[in-house]
Amino acid sequence: MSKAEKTRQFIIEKTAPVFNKKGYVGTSLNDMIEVTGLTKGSIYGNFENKDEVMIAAFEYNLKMLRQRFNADIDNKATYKEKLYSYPERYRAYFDKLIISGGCPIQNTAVEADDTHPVLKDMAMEAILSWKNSIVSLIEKGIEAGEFKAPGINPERVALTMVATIEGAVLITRLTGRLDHLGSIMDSVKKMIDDLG
Amino acid sequence: MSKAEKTRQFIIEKTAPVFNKKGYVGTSLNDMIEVTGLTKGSIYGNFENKDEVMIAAFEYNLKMLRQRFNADIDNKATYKEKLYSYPERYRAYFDKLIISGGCPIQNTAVEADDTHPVLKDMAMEAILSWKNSIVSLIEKGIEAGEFKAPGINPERVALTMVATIEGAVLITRLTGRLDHLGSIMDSVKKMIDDLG
DNA sequence: TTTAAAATATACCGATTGGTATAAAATATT
DNA sequence: AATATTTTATACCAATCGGTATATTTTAAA
Repeated sequence: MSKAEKTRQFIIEKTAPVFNKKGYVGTSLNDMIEVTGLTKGSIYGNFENKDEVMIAAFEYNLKMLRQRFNADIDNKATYKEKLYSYPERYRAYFDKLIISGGCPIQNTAVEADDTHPVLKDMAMEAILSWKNSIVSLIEKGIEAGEFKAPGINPERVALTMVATIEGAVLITRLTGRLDHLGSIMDSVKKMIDDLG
Repeated sequence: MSKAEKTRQFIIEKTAPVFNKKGYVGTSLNDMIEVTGLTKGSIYGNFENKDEVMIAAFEYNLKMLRQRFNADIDNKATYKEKLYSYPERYRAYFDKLIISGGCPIQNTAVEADDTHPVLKDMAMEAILSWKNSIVSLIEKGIEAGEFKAPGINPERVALTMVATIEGAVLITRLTGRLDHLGSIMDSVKKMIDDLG
């Protein structure tokens, strides 16, 4: 890894939480200078413009989030346990999620929605791929004979799980009430239990 | 209503959707001038600063949203039907919700979260009051003998409903898939049905 | 160790930001 | 209709915005 590549990575890692907290327009070049300790020239030597940094930062935030969950899911034996990972891990890692500014998909979605088509597409792809991975876990669970409830609609369950979890992040960050997160995660668990 | 009061109201109504779409930092004074057709002096003659306009705009957006749902709920006879209003109305009014920039609580929550404590508090109060109104409908439904399922936890159900609906708005705005909204609203309906 | 190249710092750019002072116009009061 | 008051328009302000050109330093190659 060359010096430039290291610096590039350094900039991404340092600015990623700032972008996640303050948003794209809310994060200024001065914020980026402050948090990296670098200068304008150093940043623009490694990135074309602010847009490029923020896109890289979003991808980084996403990668971190996925790693956290996938690592846990891979360690589980049954598909039910794999699905449980979401309500369980959200409970356990919520502190860290708060520190880093919340769910990057949600933050990006809300901001980019009416303003930044490229970023919006990235957020869309992220949330759909998350949904699809849940669909896949449910389908495999059905095949494996784990989920036996009649008339399971994997698409609908997956969408509802994702929606509920995103809503839970919103409510919990807003109210600071971890017990609310717990309540909603209990409901998500019940959705999984209802699969049979 | 004096001229100034009319102008004040006019400014709020015109800027409210812009604030909801572009966010607080994303909406500039020029945006406000453009959308109202007024001048800087006219705006600052009626408001102390940008902050005051945006807070008034948030309150206006919230009032509009509440009116829409409360009008429908009041027309329903049973508590079950009243609760149904949410999944049904979200389906019906989603076009308008998109045009006006999405759910103001969600937008405000995500942006103000780490940046604007006053606004954050307002969003928090809004979402908790929504939750509480659902709790109240469930409790009254139990008293009235409508909901008979054993061990109903009104708080948990209300929180989950709110979370799921907010998540649904997020997903639907991001993907543009109205069928996804429909799927998730079916799940919300099922939550209500599960009350017995 | 000298040289070529890459990476970083500094100084500057025009445009836009939110906000203010003041002048002009419109409204309300008498 | 004349006057007092409120409301609106214009011109300006310093500060900050994202971005660039260039000089300097640091790294890599010969």
